[in-house]
Amino acid sequence: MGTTERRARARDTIRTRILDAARELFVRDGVDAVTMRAIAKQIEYTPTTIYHHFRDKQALLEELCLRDLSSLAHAFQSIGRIEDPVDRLRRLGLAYVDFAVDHPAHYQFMFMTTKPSVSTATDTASPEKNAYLILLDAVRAGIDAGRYRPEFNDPHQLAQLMWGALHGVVALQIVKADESWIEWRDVRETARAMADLSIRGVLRSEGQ
Amino acid sequence: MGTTERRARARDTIRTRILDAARELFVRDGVDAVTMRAIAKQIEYTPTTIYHHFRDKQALLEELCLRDLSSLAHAFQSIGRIEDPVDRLRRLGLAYVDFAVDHPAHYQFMFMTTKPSVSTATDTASPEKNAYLILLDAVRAGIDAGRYRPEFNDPHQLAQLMWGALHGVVALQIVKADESWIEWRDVRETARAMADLSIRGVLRSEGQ
DNA sequence: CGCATAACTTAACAGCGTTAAGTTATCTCT
DNA sequence: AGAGATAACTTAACGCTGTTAAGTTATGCG
Repeated sequence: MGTTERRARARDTIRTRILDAARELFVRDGVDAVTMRAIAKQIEYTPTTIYHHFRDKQALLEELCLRDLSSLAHAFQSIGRIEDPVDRLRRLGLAYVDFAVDHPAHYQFMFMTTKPSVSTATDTASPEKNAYLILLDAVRAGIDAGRYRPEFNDPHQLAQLMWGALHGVVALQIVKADESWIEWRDVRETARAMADLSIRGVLRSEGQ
Repeated sequence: MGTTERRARARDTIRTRILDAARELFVRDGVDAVTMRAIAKQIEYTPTTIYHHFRDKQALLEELCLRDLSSLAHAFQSIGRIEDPVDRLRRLGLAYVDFAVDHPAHYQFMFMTTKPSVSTATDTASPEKNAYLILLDAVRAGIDAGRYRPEFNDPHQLAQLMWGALHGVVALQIVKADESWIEWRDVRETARAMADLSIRGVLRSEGQ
């Protein structure tokens, strides 16, 4: 009578505490600073405890990112409803960059490191996949509306082009920001310029 | 005499053997498979020996990449002499992509991982820096020749845009190639499309 | 009250990069 | 030729990592 519920609630609490501790290390000191022992120390448990709540470190960080990805997911959901497919594409790109700049550690873990193995499992609805599908939809709508040059008729290639263009700007920044021999320009500005120029590059010329 | 020379030669030999062993692990099993112990085992020495020839693992891998970077450096040198600045820029991009696709482990180590700390040292002539300067030159020449839209008048930003665009395509591929829910297109083709579209995106319209 | 089960800890394993100290061989110099 | 320096290499360890088997403690239930 309610005791199992309370237990479940307690379980959720400690789960959340673990995630919060991990997040703090994650965003403060970067992805490499997140060690099982450091998390454990912060919440005053032994490292082993964490393994009673998460399969392993990878699973922990994946769930952490999954939760924090909701901001991006929401943005994508609402932007995905914009009528004009080209404007929609552009706005998706800008939201993507915003997420990367605001959550560099999350971004690095999700988009710049190789996952240990493809989880064979057919987990159909990861937010990553979902975001890609929203991007794909926008691209496809633009193609169908005849907005792009005829050589860009493959939605997947075009989606990967747009994704790649913006990923490149933010990824380079995250990794090479403190190499002072590069006169870095503001990431957001560069990314905006990238969004504009890459869309213009695929757009059918204005004079039809 | 000449014994010191012979010594130096022997020293170079073992150095090279270490680098070769590291390279084999590097390209065969990826950057994470390169451990000091694995290298040592392969050349039948103790791990400690490696430390008599290289300051640490980072230095070893840096020298390895530096040596193997010569192919890219040569390509950049000769392409850098192409007269037409826009064509030059395009060809630089394609050579860059070729290197990344042919040496993914090298690329990953050099452009997708954070170096432990900026080496404060003013080592003026790293090939990376040199390649960036060649890129910068090409971009600047194009700007000076009035080939690009007036809003792209900052050589650094434009260079970072071009670099980022191509980096994004290859980096995404390296990290996410085996995520099967993405219908990946051929990297080289996508990269070529990227080079074309991004150049078109910054080019002054044809009709002046 | 007795027992199952969940929560948590202790102690360890195997692997990593790295280093202090010790050994062995080689070359140099008187 | 013998003494001593020096370079090359090894042994053994330190501290760190992720992870796990086994043991302990507390909690809820019949």
